[in-house]
Amino acid sequence: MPSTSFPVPSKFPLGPPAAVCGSGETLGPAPRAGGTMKSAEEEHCGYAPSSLGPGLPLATAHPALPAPCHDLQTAVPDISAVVAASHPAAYGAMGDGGPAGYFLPSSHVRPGGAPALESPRIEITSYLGLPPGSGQLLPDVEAEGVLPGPRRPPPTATLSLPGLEAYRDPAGLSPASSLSSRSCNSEASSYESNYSYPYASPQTSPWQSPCVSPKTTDPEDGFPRGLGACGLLGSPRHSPSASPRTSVTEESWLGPRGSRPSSPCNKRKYGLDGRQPACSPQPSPAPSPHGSPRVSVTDDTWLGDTTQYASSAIVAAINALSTDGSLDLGDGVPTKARRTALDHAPAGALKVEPAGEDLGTTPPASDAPPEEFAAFQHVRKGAFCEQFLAVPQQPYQWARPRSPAPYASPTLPALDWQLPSHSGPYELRIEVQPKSHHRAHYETEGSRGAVKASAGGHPSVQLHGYGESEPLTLQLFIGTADDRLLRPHAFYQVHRITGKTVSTTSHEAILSNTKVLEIPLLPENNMRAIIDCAGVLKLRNSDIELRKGETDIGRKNTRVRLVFRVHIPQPDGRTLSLQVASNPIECSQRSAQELPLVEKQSTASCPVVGGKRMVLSGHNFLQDSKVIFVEKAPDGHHIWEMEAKTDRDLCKPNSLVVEIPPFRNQRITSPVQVNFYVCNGKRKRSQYQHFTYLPANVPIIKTEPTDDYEPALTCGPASQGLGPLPKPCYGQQLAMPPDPGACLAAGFPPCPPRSSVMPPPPSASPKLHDLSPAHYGKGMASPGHDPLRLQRPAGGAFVGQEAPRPVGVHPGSPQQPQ
DNA sequence: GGTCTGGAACGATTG
DNA sequence: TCCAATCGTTCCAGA
Repeated sequence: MPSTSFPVPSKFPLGPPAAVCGSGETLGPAPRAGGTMKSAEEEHCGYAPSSLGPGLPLATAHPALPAPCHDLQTAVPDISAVVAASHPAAYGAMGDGGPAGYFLPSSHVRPGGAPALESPRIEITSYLGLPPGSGQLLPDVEAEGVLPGPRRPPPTATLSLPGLEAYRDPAGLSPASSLSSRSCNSEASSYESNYSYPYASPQTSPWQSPCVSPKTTDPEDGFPRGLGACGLLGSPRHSPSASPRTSVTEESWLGPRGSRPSSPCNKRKYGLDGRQPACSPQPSPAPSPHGSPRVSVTDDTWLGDTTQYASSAIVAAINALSTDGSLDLGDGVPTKARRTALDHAPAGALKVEPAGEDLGTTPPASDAPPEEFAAFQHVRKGAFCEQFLAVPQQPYQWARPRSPAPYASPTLPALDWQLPSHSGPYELRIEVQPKSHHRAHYETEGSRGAVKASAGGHPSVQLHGYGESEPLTLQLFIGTADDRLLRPHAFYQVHRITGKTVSTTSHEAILSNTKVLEIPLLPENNMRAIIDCAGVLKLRNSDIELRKGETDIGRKNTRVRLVFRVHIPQPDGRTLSLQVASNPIECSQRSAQELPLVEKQSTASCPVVGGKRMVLSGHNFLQDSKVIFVEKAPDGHHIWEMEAKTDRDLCKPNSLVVEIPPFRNQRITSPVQVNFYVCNGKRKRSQYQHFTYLPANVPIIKTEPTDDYEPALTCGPASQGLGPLPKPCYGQQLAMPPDPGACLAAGFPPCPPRSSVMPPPPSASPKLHDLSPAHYGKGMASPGHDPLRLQRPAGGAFVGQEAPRPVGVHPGSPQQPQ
């Protein structure tokens, strides 16, 4: 398709040629993952620190191991410090006072020649030690061969695995699909998951306390949530050597699939909270409705155990390693999945894509911070053993010219990195938000068209503040819309729409198993793009849940966000990456028709006395709809619930008028954040909405809640992702302040969202707490600097990547409050 | 004829 | 174990 030929900035700074992790050492006959892996895994599970000594040089551990992985998983405090000191400019975060935002280094060389970070992860990445003879590497190598010299990573560095570009995991047939195993990978499956854990201080940061914490010898302790509780030990996966595929393969993979796919091979028990009973360390008194197992992790998070995260990540990586990357795509692949995989160009065919597009194909320089993270992500996603089955990708489109896609650089931030929407003069803004509902289509269905805007037409995105003549590329992918940090959605992929009605050129790419639409941002169009070429594809839950390392469950996990990114080359050679996410979009036919949805609320705060009227705008409101105000304890338990009076006479399908109930405590001295949701009946509840009760003696100057208590409100349009008014509790989005000055951690995890789920103590200011100078170090301490710059914890770790996730996670899912 | 849509059937899961 | 509610996925039909 011609779509692939849109202008691409020739000068786009890709950063240095993807350097091979480990100082360019060839992957060569790296230690066979198999044996090593198992060992590592066992050690990990057993928390045997011996082999994971922080002092083990990455390169030494495994030549092919991307240093990045270490950084990410670095749980060792001192390592964090090293990172900070070693990559001052890498993220444009420190000292240069340059524009804030996520900057890619122009060079991967560490100032001062600081050695690559060392970390236990080495074991994990050793996965790169794919079978020396594995043909999996060939595709990439070949592809790399055609890459432009400068950007062409050393062949040895290119590690492409079959299906890497695919969405599905052919190898994911592991019983891993079982809850237990999945849980184990929960965090691991997505390192970002690690961020979803609340942490009170750098000291408690999971990253600083390597899950690998030798001190934690008890699996239960180490993996309270997923690993231990979920039966890591009992999971087939626990023993890499044991082929987990057996059951899966026979049952659902190889077995003929009926027209109606059965659920994951292993009957998964979903709780209302989407949690697996067996895996739940401790039944939460307050059922958490989220449909994501990862959420369950948060439950533990509440418990304050953070060491598990890093460990989980490692475990995940190990799991990834345990996955036989050499698996034949056609083996053990669900009928449907296999079909799609085979129908389309094999991995090799996709290699025509710039190597950079696949963060995992090209091991980044061991000393490049950004890449390290990317690499880590890669690991976490199981990129090294890509077990994703190919999804219809219109292989023919991949034949696009091998233009130097600027964003293709593996040094670009991973898709699950949290980036700011604006920095310095630049601001990426969603001018027109997509409709709150968009029925996604299955592979078995025809396209259901492009996502549309509420008022008709299509969403549009514009990059403000860019005055260069070079066009840029806007990336679009489907992200999550739950309380956790934004990341690519496991069950949805963006679908490129073509046809007469589509005016916007686009082209597909795969980044870390996530399909990304690349759309040109042209100066002649004021750097504005009409997104009329993006549809949403729903992947079968059974397929994705079987994916190795996948911890999320698809059931009731039907909300997504359109995530846009743009990478702006800077004069100094670095790249500024901005990201903005749309409002949540409900993609389920049923949910869209039945679940009440609150899009706007006329007010977000009110004195404790209540009595004030609030108008809710949204969908599916009924006369019988109830509006329940809830105050949650830090552990997620509801400590107060009150049904608000609704004016049935004024109730309309799209609007609801309620009278704010008085707060339980009329003597509060500081704002208290609570939540409310609309309930149409059992299991038919809207997302939690933020609401703040103000002390009775506090005059209401404005309806917007204070910055400290109403992140959702503080995040104005600029923050994108949240409507003009309080939106549901979307952790990550909430973490992005609309104004640089509002939150130094703009765009980065450091700004833990005050999720309704985890309401801060009434007297405490979550924001202040989390953004304390000590916590975010320079970023916070340098008022004169651009607050948007990537911040790092005091320890020097890159907050954006290493900081634990904001608290977005909680026992209760926004989807199904209680 | 192909794409887009809305609706609903069917089977699995959940409580 | 049974049953109803719920949900995911597929299929159908009309625009």
